Amino acid sequence: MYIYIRILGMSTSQLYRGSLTTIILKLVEENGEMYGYEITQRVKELTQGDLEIKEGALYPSLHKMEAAGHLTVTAKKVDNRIRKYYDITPAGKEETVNRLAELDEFLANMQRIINPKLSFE
Amino acid sequence: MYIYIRILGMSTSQLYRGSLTTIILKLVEENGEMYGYEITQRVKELTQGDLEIKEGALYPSLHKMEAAGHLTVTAKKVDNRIRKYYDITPAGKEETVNRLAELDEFLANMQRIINPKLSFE
DNA sequence: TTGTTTACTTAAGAATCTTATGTATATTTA
DNA sequence: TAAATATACATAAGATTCTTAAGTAAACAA
Repeated sequence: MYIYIRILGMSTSQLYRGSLTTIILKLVEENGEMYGYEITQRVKELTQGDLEIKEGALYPSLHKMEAAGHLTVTAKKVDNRIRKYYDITPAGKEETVNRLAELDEFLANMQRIINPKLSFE
Repeated sequence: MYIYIRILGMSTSQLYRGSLTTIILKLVEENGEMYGYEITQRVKELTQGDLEIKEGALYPSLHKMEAAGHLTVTAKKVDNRIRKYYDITPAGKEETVNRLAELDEFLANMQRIINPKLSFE
C-alpha cells in the first residue's frame, strides 16, 4: 500500500511549462554524460527539493531531443541494470545557446511587465 | 487580401506558457480597470513588441479569472462600441501576491539550475 | 518478505496556448 | 468613397507540454 504525501513547498506552478528542455540541455552541456534519473535528482538537489521533474515529462522529452539530434544516447549496464546516458551534440550546444537566450529574454520581459521601474537598462 | 509577415524578434518561446495569468493580475492590480485589448497593447509596449498576447489566450483567461472571483467585469459603451473593463477583487489581490511569489521562486530555481555559481544567497 | 529506491517506458487526460474564424464598429488610406 | 486597417470582443479546433497513472524490472533496506 502506498500513501503519497504532498510535500509542502514543492512547486505546482505552471511557470515551469516550457522550461524542461532548457534545463536538460544546460545540465547535460555542463556536466557531460547524464542519465535520466540522475537529471531528476540533480534538479531536486539544486532547487532544494522545490522542483521535481516527473518521469512522464522527462523521458519523452529526452527521446524527442535525441530525435532532434540535440542529444546522443548510449545504453550502459550498471549493477545489472540498464542506464541510458545522454550527451550533447554540436547542434545541441547551439540549441542550448538559443534556449538560454530565450530564457534571458523571457526574464527581461517579465521584469519589464512586473517591475517596470527597474527596466530602463 | 492579407499578407502576414512574421516580425523578426517576436517571441515564439514556450516559456511564456503559464505566465499569462500573472501578467494580467499584475497589470490590472497596478493600473486599475483595464479592458482586454488595452492589456495586449500595454504588454506589447512594455516588451517593445517582443510579447504579443493572443486574443485566443487572453479572452478565455479573463473569463476564467472572473469566474474564479479574481476579477470583476463591467461593460461600457465607448465610441458606440462595447468595452469590457476588468478590475481586481480582494481575492484577486491575494492571488496576485501568490502568483508573484511563485514567479520569484521560479526565477530563483532557474538561476540555481542555469547559473549555480551565483546561487549561494 | 515487504517496501523503497533506482531506472526506464508509455498511454490517457489536463492545462495552456496558437491558429483560425466570426461579428461589429471606427478610422485611415488609396 | 471604397478598401484596408485598427479597435474590441468571442470561441472552436488543434498543438504542445505537462501530470497522473500504470507497467516492467532489478537492487537494497527494514
